[in-house]
Amino acid sequence: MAAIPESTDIPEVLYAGELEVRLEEGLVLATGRALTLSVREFELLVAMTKRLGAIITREELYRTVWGGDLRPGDRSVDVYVSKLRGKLEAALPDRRFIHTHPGFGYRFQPQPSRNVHMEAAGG
Amino acid sequence: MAAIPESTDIPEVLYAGELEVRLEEGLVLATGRALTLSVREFELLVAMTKRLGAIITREELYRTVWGGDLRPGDRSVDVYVSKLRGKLEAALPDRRFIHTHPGFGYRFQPQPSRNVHMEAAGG
DNA sequence: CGGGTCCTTTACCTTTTTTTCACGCATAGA
DNA sequence: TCTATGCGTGAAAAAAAGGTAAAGGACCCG
Repeated sequence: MAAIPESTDIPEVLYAGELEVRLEEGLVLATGRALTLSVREFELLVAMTKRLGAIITREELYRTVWGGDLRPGDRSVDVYVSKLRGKLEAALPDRRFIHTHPGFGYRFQPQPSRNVHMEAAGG
Repeated sequence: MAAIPESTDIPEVLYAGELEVRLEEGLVLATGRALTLSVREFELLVAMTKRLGAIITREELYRTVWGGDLRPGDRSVDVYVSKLRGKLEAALPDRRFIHTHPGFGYRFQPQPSRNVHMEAAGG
């Protein structure tokens, strides 16, 4: 999906926790403060924010953000997830947004970083 | 005019008690909260959830999840049942899901764990 | 040009998962 | 009680998956 038509059904702004993602402008605000994201970083964030709470495979993220099929061994998604995490964490240290589900993909969901996940196998 | 049928008779989501199993995503929600399951754990849960209430032999579980035949002495199924139990119990302490039928196999069925018959007489 | 940013790819390291093994408990029968 | 069988599960070992620094190239702009 490249062009967003004039349809009013499509939101111009997405929200996730303290994040505000302005699609038209390519702008992300964290608690009102602007983040400086590259194009890839921004589109990756958008792709994930649009599917908040769902696990998204690397294949799907690659198709959405890069276009074409993810080739075996291509770590682009991982690298950009890492970059994005870094910037989100710098902006909002107490939140975790991107959760890894090994073997499946990533899940985007704002969540306090303390109080983390339900640890399963008792330490 | 969607030529692609959105609805098939294959369900995308299974439910069992407070569990929601999203097959496409590899995601399991327990009372809305996401569980972090490994691939094996997830597939084992799916295999059992699909046959809710039935006793499933280790042989069948192995064939379904691992593929190939269960070799004598292979305890993989038991080990992963144990892991899965641990995570389900961590998420939903008041429920029991996986029931052992010695000599036969396992049965998956949500059930309150309180209400058990007297287990230890006299404590 | 020279410097800066962005993107891709690679390499190395850490974390997590999967497999395998072993011990202990429980049950049933001799 | 002794023994065989079945099962739960912690832990070691092996394998797979993921995190991320950094190198190299393309591009842009002054």
